[in-house]
Amino acid sequence: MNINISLPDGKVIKAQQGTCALEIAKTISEGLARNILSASVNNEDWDINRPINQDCCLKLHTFNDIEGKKCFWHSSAHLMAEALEYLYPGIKLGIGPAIDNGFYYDVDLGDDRKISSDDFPKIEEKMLSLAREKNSFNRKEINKQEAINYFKQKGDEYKIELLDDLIDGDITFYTQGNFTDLCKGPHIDNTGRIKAIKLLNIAGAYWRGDESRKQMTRIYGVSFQKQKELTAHLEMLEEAKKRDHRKIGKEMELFTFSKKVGQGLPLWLPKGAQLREKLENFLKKAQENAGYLPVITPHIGNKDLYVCSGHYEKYGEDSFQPIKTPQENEEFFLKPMNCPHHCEVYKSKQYSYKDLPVRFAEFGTVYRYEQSGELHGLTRVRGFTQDDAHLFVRPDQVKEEFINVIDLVLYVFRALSFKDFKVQISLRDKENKSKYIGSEENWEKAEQDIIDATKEKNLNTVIEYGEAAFYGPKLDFMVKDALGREWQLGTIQVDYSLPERFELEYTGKDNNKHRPVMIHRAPFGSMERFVAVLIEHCGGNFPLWLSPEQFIILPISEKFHDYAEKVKQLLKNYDICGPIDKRAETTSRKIRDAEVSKIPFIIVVGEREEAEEKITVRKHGGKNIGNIPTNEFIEIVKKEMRELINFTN
RNA sequence: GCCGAUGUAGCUCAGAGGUAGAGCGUUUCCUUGGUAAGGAAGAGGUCACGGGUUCAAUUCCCGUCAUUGGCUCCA
Repeated sequence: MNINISLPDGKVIKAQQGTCALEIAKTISEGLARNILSASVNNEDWDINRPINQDCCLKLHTFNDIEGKKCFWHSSAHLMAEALEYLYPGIKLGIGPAIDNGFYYDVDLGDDRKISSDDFPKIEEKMLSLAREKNSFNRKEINKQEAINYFKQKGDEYKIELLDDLIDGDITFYTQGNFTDLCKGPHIDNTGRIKAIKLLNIAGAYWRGDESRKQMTRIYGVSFQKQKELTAHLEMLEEAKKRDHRKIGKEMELFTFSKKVGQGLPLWLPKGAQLREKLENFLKKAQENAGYLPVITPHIGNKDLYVCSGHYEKYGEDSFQPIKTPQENEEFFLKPMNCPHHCEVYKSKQYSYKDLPVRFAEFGTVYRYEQSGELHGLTRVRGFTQDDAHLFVRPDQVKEEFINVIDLVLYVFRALSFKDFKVQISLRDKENKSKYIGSEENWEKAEQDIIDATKEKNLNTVIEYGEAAFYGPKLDFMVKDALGREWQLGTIQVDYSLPERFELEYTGKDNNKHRPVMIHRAPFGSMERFVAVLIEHCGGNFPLWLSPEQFIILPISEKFHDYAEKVKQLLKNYDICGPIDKRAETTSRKIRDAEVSKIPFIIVVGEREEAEEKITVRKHGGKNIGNIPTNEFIEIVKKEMRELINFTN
């Protein structure tokens, strides 16, 4: 009997009932048949050799697709489990999924055994030798009792616990070689596809993420079809290590931490502070143009403020403890958010519907007691500055304001060369609308407004249901950095809760009081986190307009120090700054050091330059601009700066 | 917060039960230089902190603190 198989391009293939994705791939091209790893049949994951018995939509996945990669890595996790069972008989297995960049498996080695990274080579070797056996992955539907019996006999209580949550009739085993695992699949056709393996690290992980339960050993790895791909991946990891903002921050003297000052409290060094100030001034200017009003609010607030905002109830116990005063019962808290203060700013006067939107902006420093194990460089700290603003708008203005904020965020991203990003729209959980505050009508409208705004701006969006905060839907910007890693940066959030709690009002056309909608937004997110991401994105080679120093002057010898000073002063008049390297070193040496320090322009001055009143300019990276008058250099610098920050959307 | 690893000079790191080493940087001197490391000499360390074992601990053991890989969390 024939069935119809439709492909994503609309083509329909007639095939024998019981055919499989691999067969279909063969009819399309030999190359595809060689590379196909998994498939989906009517959007259900499907092994490539699993029979297809009815009309369906078929998608074929190779390593270039997320689905293909995940399938490949998931199969690699099974392969690792097989190797581990061989090398460590009697181990118990937890879960072993594919992740964004590889796979892991959680294992319980028993009390007296340990694995360290020193053991990786022998595990990798065993995996490769098992892979070379080209064992096929065999899928088997199994009833629940049989499955439980299997793991009982094997002595693996973890799998039995997993089985508890599964419905009989929906349970499958996969077997390759001597290894059988409870698994939904899909898997690659045989282990022979796995040609290059690297185990990366090892860590403890609680069974089911519950710290009251057994801690298992989690082994992370990555695998590829070709050695070359593995090498490239490892090189990327090396590059990421080189760009680590903690390392570059130290090398370039941007920021530091001090045990004495306290964990997670960054100290911005002069160069880092210069960089950050430039970013802040840049955004301040953009916000001024977009109609924001500056406000400044204190670093602490009375307990009552946070009781009113609801933050006290939710976070009071788990955060920095209150500051007491000589007054009985008076308590202040370090501010964990700027919004309560901004609400009070709003309340300082009356608004008509014609006054809205009102936009209050502040680089507000906040303090949150993050768990000590969570602190990480500048990306996760206990004291940080948000590029915060709160927009108080009428419900009918939500969409327009979203568009305005999106424009601002796009402007920021473009100025900083973040070219690749997507936005996530977080909406209510459709099933459980009761857990959200605010009227059905407002939510409905705001959600639609956000969707429409992103459509209008032609953004690449993903919608996540159930990811909205209890107080409103939101839009998050995730940028991809130069190494392809994703970071969540800017955010725009609608809030119905705070206007309610603070009883914010404006007078409408109807002369009645109305409640404004509040929009929180931060294009950078926090200065700390943003600078960290920026450092890793550009590897410390900041865009010229942000670089703490734009040039370094290298006098050929001591005789030209005066001329160097003169050039430096001249450039300073145009806000182009940098030092003079007056060390008694050779020019080659000074060039090398300047290159290593990532300074954008190197200016060499010697006899020729002084005589002709010129400078010789070399760009970071080795490109010679040549012997030019200083004015010409100023023009070059100004032009390069303008290119990134002066444009209209 | 939990589990593992780490903590030696400003930085990157080696080292061993018997009072500490390299490279880079820094200082001084020589060299006055033309596009990715010129030469020489010197300074610099309670080996994170607190206990214990030992004739002797920076090294072994325990605790604390910090960093770090994860887990959990993230207004």
